[in-house]
Formats: sequence, C-alpha cells, structure tokens
Amino acid sequence: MKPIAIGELSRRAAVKVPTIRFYEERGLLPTPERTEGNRRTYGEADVRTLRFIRHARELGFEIEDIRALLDLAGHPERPCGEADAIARKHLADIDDRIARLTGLRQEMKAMVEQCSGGDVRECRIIEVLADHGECLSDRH
Amino acid sequence: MKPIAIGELSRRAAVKVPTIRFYEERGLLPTPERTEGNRRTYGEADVRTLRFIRHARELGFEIEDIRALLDLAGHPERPCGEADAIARKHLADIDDRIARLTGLRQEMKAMVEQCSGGDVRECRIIEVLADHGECLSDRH
DNA sequence: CTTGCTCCTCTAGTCGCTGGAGGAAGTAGG
DNA sequence: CCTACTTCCTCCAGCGACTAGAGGAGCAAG
Repeated sequence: MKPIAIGELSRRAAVKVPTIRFYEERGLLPTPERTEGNRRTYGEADVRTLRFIRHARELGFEIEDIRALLDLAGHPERPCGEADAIARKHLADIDDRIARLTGLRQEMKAMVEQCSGGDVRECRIIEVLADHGECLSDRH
Repeated sequence: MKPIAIGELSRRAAVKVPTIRFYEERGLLPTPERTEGNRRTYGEADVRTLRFIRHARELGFEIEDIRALLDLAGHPERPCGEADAIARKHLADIDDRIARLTGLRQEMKAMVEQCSGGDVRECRIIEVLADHGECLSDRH
C-alpha cells in the first residue's frame, strides 16, 4: 500500500486540501504520519474516513455529530443506540427541511410565474416578499 | 403614526434586535431617525421592509440579493427583469436542494431502519456513511 | 540545475448572525 | 422626586465550517 499525499487524498475524497487540514485540527481525521520532508502521508483507511466525513457533511451532520459517529465507529463493541439517535434526529430534521423548502418552492414558483415582465410597479416578486400574508404556504 | 422602538420592531417582524442593527449596518435597512436620547425610531414601512428581509432570508436569498431586490423596490419605474432573474435563480436552487435532500432522506431512512439495535459492529449507519457506493441515490 | 508543482505553517477573511460588557435613557410605582 | 426595572446604546468577541493568501521549503522531470 503506497502512501497517499494530501493532494491525492483531496482528489480521491473530493475534499479540498485546506479542509482536510481543518478536519485534522478538529480531530476528525487522525494525525497523519509525515515523510522526512514533513509532508502528511495517508492510507486507504483515510480515504474512507474522509469520504465518510464528506458524506456526513452533505447529509447535514455537524462536525460534533460526525466526531461522535467516528468515535463510535472506532469502538465496535459499543451498542449503536447513540449512532441511531443521531441519525434519527437528522431524519426528522431532513423531513422538516424538505417540507419547508417545498412550501418555499411553491411561493417562489408563483412569484416567477406572476411576474408580468413589466415594471417593478406591478412585479409580484417584490409584493409577495414584502407581505408575508400573501404566502401560499404557512409552513414557515 | 407613533414611532416604533427597536424592541417592538423586533417583535413585530420576528427579527432579533442585534440582527436589526446588523441589517442596518449592512445597508438593508435605512438609517433610522433617533430620539433625543439617541434611540432608533421606526415606522410601519420599516416593519414591512424588515419582514421582506426576513422572508427573503428564509427563502434562502443572500444579503446581496436582498439588497438588489430592495434597490429595485425603491425604483418602481425600472423593469423587473432583474428581480425575476434573481427569483428564477433561486427557484432552480431550491429545486436542486429539494432533490438532494429527498435522496438523502431515503438513505437516512434506510439507515435508521436497518439499524439492528445491536453493536456498532453490525450497525448500518456507520457502514453506509463510510461507503458512498452504498447510497440509494446518486443525486449527490 | 532549473523549472514548476506540491506541500508546509500561519494568519486573516468569509457569511450571517449572536451574545456579552458596560453604561445611558426611559418608565412605573411608591 | 426617588428608586427599581427595563430597554436601549456602542463596541467587541465569537460561532461554524470553511476558504484564501503569504512566504517559504521539498521534490520530480527534463
């Protein structure tokens, strides 16, 4: 297994180099070994971990949650109730966000469709934004 | 029309007091008049403007976009193509976010359901997050 | 050996707030 | 009129999660 440089890790995990260093500083990634010339070297495990982190971030997990999950992953003998709790919390969260965004989409769509292409005077976009009472949805 | 204090404005527009001052500093709210004792005083127009801002923020508009919209609103003689463009950009954005979140929801749901309640050893949550290839969706 | 890329550390900036310190002004009750 | 309480003022620091830049060193290919 040949060592992986930070740039390659960056490409393979689709995470920018400074962000990798940031994750290391925040304790999400283990302190990597260094070459003689003081460069970080990684292995395949780090690629997986970093993908895990990126993926979790895309799912909206906060750094703290991710650290908790990684801690858990590092201790396979512990029951996974905690990981489950974190994930469930996020499921609820995601449902909420989808509902909100769907409502907002309705409004935004209506706004765009009602725009007559004329002056701002008769532009519904600004009107609708100005008066919350005109919203199509009350989900927010 | 009696003057409105910042606290009342805050309650009526559902925007925190420091956030109001922040918006003022960022040029989203006009510099308000002051009382003899140096307190900001607002009017009904400010309530509407602030609601406009809050609403736009909830829709995910950035401060810069909001400033552009407000500028437009202040010049009713200009054509509203720009407002339309901003709103359209956001509609596309929202659609994208909904699609992504829906995919993520699937995954998250599968994760939670597959959690056996046993050890981390057989916990799907960590596995699924660790390996992007197991995703149910390719939308992200 | 030189060119050009990657990497190092460190610091500062981004966005959109949020909170606190320390003090002045306004208000309601006695 | 005095006191107590609330609201407001300014200024400054901090949050999360990066992102960007300066200034310098290491390394691989031609």
